[in-house]
Amino acid sequence: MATIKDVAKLAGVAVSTASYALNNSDKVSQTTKEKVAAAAKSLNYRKNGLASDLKRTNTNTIALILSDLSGPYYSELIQGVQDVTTANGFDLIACSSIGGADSTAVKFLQEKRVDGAIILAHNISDEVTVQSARKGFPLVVLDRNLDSSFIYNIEVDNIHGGYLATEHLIQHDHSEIAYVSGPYNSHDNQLRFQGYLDALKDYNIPYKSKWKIIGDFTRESGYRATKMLIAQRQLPHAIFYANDEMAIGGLEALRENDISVPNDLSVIGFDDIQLAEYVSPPLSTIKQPKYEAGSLAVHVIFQVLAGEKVDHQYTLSTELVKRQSVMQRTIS
Amino acid sequence: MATIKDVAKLAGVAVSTASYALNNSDKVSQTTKEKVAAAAKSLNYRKNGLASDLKRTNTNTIALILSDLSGPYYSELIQGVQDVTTANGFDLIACSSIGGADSTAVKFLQEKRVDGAIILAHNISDEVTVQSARKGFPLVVLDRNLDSSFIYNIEVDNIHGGYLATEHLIQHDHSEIAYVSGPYNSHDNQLRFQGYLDALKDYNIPYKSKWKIIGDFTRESGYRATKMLIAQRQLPHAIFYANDEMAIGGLEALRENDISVPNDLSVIGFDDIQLAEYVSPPLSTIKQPKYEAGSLAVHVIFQVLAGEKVDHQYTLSTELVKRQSVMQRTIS
DNA sequence: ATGAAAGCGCTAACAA
DNA sequence: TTGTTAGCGCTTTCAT
Repeated sequence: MATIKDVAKLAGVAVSTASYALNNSDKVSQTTKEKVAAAAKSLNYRKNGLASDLKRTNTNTIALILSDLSGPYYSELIQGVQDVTTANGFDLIACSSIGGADSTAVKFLQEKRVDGAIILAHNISDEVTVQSARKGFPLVVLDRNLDSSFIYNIEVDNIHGGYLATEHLIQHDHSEIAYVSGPYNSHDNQLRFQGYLDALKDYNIPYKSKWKIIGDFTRESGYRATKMLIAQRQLPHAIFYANDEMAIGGLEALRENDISVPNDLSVIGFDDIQLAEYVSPPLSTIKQPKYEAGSLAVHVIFQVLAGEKVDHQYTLSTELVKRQSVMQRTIS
Repeated sequence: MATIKDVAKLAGVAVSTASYALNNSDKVSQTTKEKVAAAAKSLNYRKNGLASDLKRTNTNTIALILSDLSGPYYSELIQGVQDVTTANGFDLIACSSIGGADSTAVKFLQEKRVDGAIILAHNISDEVTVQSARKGFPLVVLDRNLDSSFIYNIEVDNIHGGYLATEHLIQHDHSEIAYVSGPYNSHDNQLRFQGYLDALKDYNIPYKSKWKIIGDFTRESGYRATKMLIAQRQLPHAIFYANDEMAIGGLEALRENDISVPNDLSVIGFDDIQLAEYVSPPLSTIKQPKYEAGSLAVHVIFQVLAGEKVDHQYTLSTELVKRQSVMQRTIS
């Protein structure tokens, strides 16, 4: 593989001249540039990006860490990240955190391969996250709340969202409201549950632990949780699923048991994933400002990189999306 | 930022020893390892991955080039890629090709930042692709067919898929079958169209150019193309959309015009994206073996990297998925 | 078991 | 405008 040295030799110039020429510096004459370009071409020269990044000590790229590259990721969020990144002339790479400690994600987090990173991956531990952030390497986390010098938190107002969802159900005269929870270690889930509790309290509805079923944010777990609920002697008036995926699984379970949504039972989800409007019935849910979250994340990174002082905490608001899975309860 | 030199100095050993210790080589005594580890920890040392990759002249990572990170990418395909990559102890990064010649993708393709790449991005030109592939840097393309020493082609049998879709429609007594095409420069689209033509011919149905409408694989374009079709004086019996996204856009246009699918008109798509089974009516379509395509792609790369001689051409078969958007035509 | 030193491919300060 | 050279941070050969 040809190096810049070979190119310089063939062109009959010094390496530095070749470097300048290749980088189109104006220190070098047009004719030399052409000579170098010709030599590079004939050798099929490709610069080694690692070497130049090493020399320059920065990479101009930021990483987006996802727990699963193939996952149902919020495409709007990625869009936001991507737009701002490219607008700033930076590169963006996405890497997966599956594999835990020796995942690609951790490698990128710890080995100075990028200038900053955005984390949306529950399977990266808080510990790894905290110890990866360092001066000159800002980290934005979108799925947790960490207090550390080089970590910036962007959250969606999950409490308010949970409140909104629950209140919406209550306003349709539902009082026995089940909560199908995400995994215990999910920060988002805890906050959504908190919102649920708050709404119940504000409307003087007692919380009953029998209405709390644990899921893990997967469709399958929503299905199972719902089956469990059905197996109990009494059905709730409505179910609030901590995310849409679980709600979709739940819808399937309800259908299998001939429980009509929203006639027999109302359902609400959280996230407003793309599928939500296509399931039957179209799912009412809580929408998050995903594009904004993504673009804000990168924005924060650039500010930090530019040496500006920025807040460590941001909260974006949620919004109720009314579709057809919630209906007024007819007292029978 | 602490370097290995600092660590060595603090630990009171030579750089080489520090390196060995950090890499857990057995050339170094346990006590030294501990000393070094302690020094590294106290300095919050992070190795510079670029430097070690540079030295080693390989990166152990492969890139997946997508035209849009946020796109509705075949998650199964990515899954296949990911599984095989991690199983081989390599890292996988995804990068976007938006931005054309100075996109992240091109940077990774040309600057030896990865050991191999898989391309599924129509906006990377054939030219860039061909000139990026080189000895020691195999490229697998999933969306075109290129004849070059270091390029490997994996294709789905689009012709057969197009044939299957069209034949399915014909077998339900549809003879006026519209084809909503993808963009002209799409290789996949051309082949699907070829299959359409072949089926028409085999069943002695004349091809009418008025039934060919151009789209660009987006939902929006499917919507527009369908509106155009509706605006023509006569409706076809069925529409074959070159991909599911366009079919979904089409379904919306038909619904708005009170044209019932499949009663008034049958619809079939191509891809079998996740949404397909959720739209109304559930979309009949052609399924591609995406996971297999992804895993095969990486597999080929590893074989080439290992110096084995491998085929340059692979074709995977497609399959008809019958759902509810195609119905027997009642001759009126 | 440990250290000295060369060098991966590039950039940039400095000299000419 | 061009050339010489140091060095980015690391790995690894060779000597000790």
